[in-house]
Amino acid sequence: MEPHDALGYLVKHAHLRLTALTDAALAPLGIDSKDFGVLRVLVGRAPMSQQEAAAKLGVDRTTMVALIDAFEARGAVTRRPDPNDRRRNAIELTERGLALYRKADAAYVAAEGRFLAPLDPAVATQLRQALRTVLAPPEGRDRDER
Amino acid sequence: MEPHDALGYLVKHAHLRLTALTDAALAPLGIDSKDFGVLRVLVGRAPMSQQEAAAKLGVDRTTMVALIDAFEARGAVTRRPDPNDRRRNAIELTERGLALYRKADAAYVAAEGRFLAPLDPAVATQLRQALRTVLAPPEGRDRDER
DNA sequence: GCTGATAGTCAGCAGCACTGACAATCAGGG
DNA sequence: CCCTGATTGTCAGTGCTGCTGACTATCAGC
Repeated sequence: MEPHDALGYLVKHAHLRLTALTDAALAPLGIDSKDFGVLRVLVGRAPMSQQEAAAKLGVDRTTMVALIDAFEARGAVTRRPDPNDRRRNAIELTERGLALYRKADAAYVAAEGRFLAPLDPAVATQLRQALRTVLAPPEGRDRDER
Repeated sequence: MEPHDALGYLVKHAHLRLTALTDAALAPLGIDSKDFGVLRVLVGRAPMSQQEAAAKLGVDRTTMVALIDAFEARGAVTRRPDPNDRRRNAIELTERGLALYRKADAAYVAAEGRFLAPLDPAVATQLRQALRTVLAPPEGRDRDER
């Protein structure tokens, strides 16, 4: 633990801790951190297929089904056959979904703030940027190119 | 990405990625990253109970049983009843376990290096330190900020 | 010597995301 | 057109993980 203090341990527990904080913050809204991720990829974008959304989140397309099911059931997203390609569902945020996102985002940002509280703001920014850099090479092609 | 680029996404995928790298690096030795964590808490320490080791790793005591089982089966750790408290098992690394740790540590450090490759060394150090800082409060202090 | 708490063990369960299979649809070539 | 192959969404089943609950053995206090 002394010499190089395994990064694996640090990252794992950072993830556990941050997930616990954000889940707790989002629970009153009836969503968890995975759901929030879905809202984030949908907000402010043109309707997209479930598979596109899944790819942006880094989850399997079969996993996306239940996530969208839940949001559709509460009227937060609409699921329509894409007129140009009827294999696809065009997924879009509703007004209600947008309102949910706004509340969720506020709760999420607050939770993130609590997580980062021990850090100097400049250091927190560096942390975020470092993680972005580390993750950039592998999935550098995740910009929409379709 | 979007407005503030959710830290939850970054940390989750950093964890996934680092785990994949380290698991691949450790696989030839017949262990994975969780096993390596066990070796790390045992190395260079006095014998400890399974529960102590579990606490240091942040896992459940029932989870530790199978981990120790595997190491004991390959002669990497010894499991003896603690003479002072025979409810406890005194867990200790054997010579073979120490040799395994040395090889595993080399492989782990290399994998960590690949993970951090896109970062400037100084930034990598800051990243590690920032994570340590963020995780420090829960261990050291009591949780009274509410 | 009782009584209650603690360590290790084990069986079973719950959550989670994935695999594999399926129907519907698209695209392209005979 | 029709046929073939690929793609999308769906769903049941699977494998992995880590936990809960119960049980035994042991300790500590009265």
